[in-house]
Amino acid sequence: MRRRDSAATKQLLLDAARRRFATDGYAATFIRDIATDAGVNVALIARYFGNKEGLFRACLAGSADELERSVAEDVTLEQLAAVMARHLTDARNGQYQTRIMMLLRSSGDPRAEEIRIGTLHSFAERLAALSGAPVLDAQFVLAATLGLTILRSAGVTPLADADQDELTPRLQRLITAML
Amino acid sequence: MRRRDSAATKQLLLDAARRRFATDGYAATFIRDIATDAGVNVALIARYFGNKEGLFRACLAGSADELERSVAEDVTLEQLAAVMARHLTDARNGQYQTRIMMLLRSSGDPRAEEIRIGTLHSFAERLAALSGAPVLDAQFVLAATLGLTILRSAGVTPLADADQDELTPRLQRLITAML
DNA sequence: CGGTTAAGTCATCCAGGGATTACATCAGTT
DNA sequence: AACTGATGTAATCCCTGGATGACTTAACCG
Repeated sequence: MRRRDSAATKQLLLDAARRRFATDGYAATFIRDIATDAGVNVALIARYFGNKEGLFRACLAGSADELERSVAEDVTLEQLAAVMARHLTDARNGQYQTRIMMLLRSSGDPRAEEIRIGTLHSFAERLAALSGAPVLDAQFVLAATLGLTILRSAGVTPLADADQDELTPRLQRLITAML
Repeated sequence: MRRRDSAATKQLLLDAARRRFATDGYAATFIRDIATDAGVNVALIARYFGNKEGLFRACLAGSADELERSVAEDVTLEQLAAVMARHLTDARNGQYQTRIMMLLRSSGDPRAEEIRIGTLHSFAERLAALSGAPVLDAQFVLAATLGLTILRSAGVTPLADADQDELTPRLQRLITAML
């Protein structure tokens, strides 16, 4: 039997689930696969998260928190392009891309939907506050970020192969124009 | 029994399917719902499109064609912002938004994936050709478009409520900065 | 140690939904 | 009118995958 450590097990499940949900979407990911990825028994999903939906919500909430924190570490408008480029290209298993993709995945559950939309909102507001620009303008920058993440994760070249040095100046141009 | 007109029936199925696929994604849409929406018997999906996957491919291919044509009608770089804003706000049942969302939906089928990626590529290349800018730059504009469509279809305000007059100048700024 | 509880496992159930098939009906042909 | 092929309908199959609950084992504590 497995070594017993509920906290670690939960984390394994969350990590595996996020990867699956982010890449395949809610309906197309199966809890058995998540459990297998995590090296854990399926029934533990029920124990720790109630059901598939609960696991999804937990993943989403975690992703939302983490992303919000990543902008909360007071970034200046000048650094913004570089920070965004770093997150887009972040190599460590694409943590940020996974988190962002989670924000774009819907499970149909209203509670999860609230988190999604709320987080997207709050992001744009943060950008707006940072720059003094209207929220609508900030949402253009947010839109671009989401689109870039999607295109990269879809493997659309040359974007998918672009590194930080190529992305930063372009993001800079975008931000300067919009904010 | 229904009036017999295979072409019309196919079209009804395609329209209904595209709406469902675009809003719910591949795995979360059920062919029974599509058939009900179309006012058609489920088994006709098998008859006309082989299976669910075939129906999806047909929807995707149609959407891709239509979108490519919509840019092929030689738009000038000056008109681009206005055209994009028109498509984003297009009222007639959100045809364009539906088409664009189809491009972002994956069924897991490699053949469909090829169409998706190919279309995304070709779009960026067209933009690049139109402006003389590098493809990478054009992909930023494409990314923004995709992101805007997603945020609007998710109902993220104020973007979701913005009209053509608000979108056009902002798109203009974006395009000028990137292309 | 033995008991208690939390952590993990196993077997099974059951609904949902994609696919298939046999059948019915219509339209055009001779 | 009977024949034929295309179109539409109804019923059913059957597998997948989420959920459940009884059981087993590990850890901790007196």
